[in-house]
Amino acid sequence: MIAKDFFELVYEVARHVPKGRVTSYGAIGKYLGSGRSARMVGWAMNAAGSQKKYVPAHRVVNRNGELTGRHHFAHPKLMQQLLEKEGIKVKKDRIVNFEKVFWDPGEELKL
DNA sequence: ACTCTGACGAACC
DNA sequence: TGGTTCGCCAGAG
Repeated sequence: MIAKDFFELVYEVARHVPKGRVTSYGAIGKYLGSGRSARMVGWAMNAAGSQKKYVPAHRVVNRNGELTGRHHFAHPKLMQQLLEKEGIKVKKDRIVNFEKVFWDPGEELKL
């Protein structure tokens, strides 16, 4: 994993989330080794738009599978639309079958 | 240099 | 059961 800043590290993980899958801020934070630094992950996502490369922030939700950060997208509905477009069903700002579409960075990237 | 604030999460009360 | 507090730590004012 090549990363200079904590933010890049977060973006890197976010980009590795497979299509049709999602992960949580906490999972990423844990993967990064901080464990409880989920807030930093969310904070990093806030700056995701400033990145050169596109960051699928819509694939990152909180541990309840709720689209808490949708308000930070260009349009609040965008996040849900992108997820549904990938085959993820969203109901009331929450991901359906969250446990099944959940993607743990530690499992795929082999911590 | 200090304080406040988070797209979170878990512990507490 | 649900609201509040604390921990995490970096960025902005």
